[in-house]
Amino acid sequence: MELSKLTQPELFKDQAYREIKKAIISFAIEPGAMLSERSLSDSLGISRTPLKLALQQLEVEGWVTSMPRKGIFVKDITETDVREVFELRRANEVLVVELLIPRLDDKTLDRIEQLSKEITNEQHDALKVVQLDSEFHLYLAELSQNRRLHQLIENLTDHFQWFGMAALKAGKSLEEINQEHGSIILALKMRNPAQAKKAVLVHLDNTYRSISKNL
Amino acid sequence: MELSKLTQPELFKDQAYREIKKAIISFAIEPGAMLSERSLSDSLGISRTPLKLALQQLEVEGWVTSMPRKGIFVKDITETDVREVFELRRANEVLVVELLIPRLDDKTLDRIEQLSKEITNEQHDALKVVQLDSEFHLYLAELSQNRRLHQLIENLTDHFQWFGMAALKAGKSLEEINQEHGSIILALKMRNPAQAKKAVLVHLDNTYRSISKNL
DNA sequence: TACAGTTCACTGGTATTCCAGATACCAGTT
DNA sequence: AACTGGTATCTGGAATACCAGTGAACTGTA
Repeated sequence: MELSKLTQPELFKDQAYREIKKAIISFAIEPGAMLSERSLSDSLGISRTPLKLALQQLEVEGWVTSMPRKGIFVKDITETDVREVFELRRANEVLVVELLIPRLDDKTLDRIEQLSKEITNEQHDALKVVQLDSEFHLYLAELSQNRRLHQLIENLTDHFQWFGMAALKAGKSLEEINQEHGSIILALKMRNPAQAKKAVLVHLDNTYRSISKNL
Repeated sequence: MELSKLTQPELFKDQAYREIKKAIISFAIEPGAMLSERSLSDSLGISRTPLKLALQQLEVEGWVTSMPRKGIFVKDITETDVREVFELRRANEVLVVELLIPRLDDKTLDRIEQLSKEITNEQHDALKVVQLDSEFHLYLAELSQNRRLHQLIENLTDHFQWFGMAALKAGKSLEEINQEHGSIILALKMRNPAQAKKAVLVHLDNTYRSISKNL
């Protein structure tokens, strides 16, 4: 049996999706910028067909808007967007910890704590902290055993990461978030749903305040 | 100024998206069925290019799964799917009423009540009731002033409608939901968030029980 | 009969081509 | 100077052509 039969090569549309999204989040492409299908397909070295599929997904997920026969534009970051994503994250991260706690064992708890410590170590690099914070929340979402919820949280944290980058670019730095992760972990250890929810909300509210203050 | 400049014709990909989704929800295409791009594009009278975009969106939204070079398959309805969608709906419909109540005026309240009454009138037609129930919840979501939440709720209610159809096909009828809508409306009238949340949860839990019992 | 190998029709993935809407520019007119 | 109409050149939308992976059906053999 050949290895090539098992390891499917990544589709062009998926490569393009990842690369473009990365470019948007990292501000390599700026909000409001126009994306020309032809020049994009040239620079990615693929044809327009798989590129269109990537752009379609990015549009459904809220990264770009398509204006037929006019162009495809990276979304602007508006106050409304930040609020909407924040409201959704609030509700759904609470759901994550609700679903999470009954299924929590000591081993995964250790892993959670480890992730949190990695963030503490990187405390001087704001960009890195933002990325690791996303990973932290994404890992919790994984543990919820709800694929759709996981996918939703991924989209929301990616957007938050984007907003956070914008805030960083605006010059100011985000507040520390480590002790907030600490209180989430503490509540998880005690298997206390109410306390865990509250800790998550405090954390998200502070992140929201920090981001919207700096925009 | 020409009229044709104002009224943009609907894109083929959007037409295809709507039609295919409708066919899936109505069980014109059965769960697990394979969708061939070529025969689908033939029967829709369009080429594969816009069809692929429609299928891409349907995949992102969880209606079909694509297996490269093997085929595109309508998702099966599994217990896990029903649970996942239900968990998400619970959390996010609660969010809807939270956001809704502060913005509620008497006029929209009347409209809500009217929608509920329409359902009462159709009580004998289970299929119609399921559809109108979706509209009811979708209208509430609209009032949340959160586009992303609205879009999410639309996807979730559409899935629930699909699951409900499956339950109806399984022979049994859904329980009555009118008095449950009534208690939601009552709580909205009193501008009582806690009571409204509770009423929404009771309603969703009953719907979930009714669906999963009949599958 | 059972099985290994081949063939072939079918799949989606990708590239290419053609088309029409949108827009900026420019020349001619008033 | 301001407007009008034409045109060149962008844009994405859509159709088509071509390719490679897949798997079932067929076939010749042990």
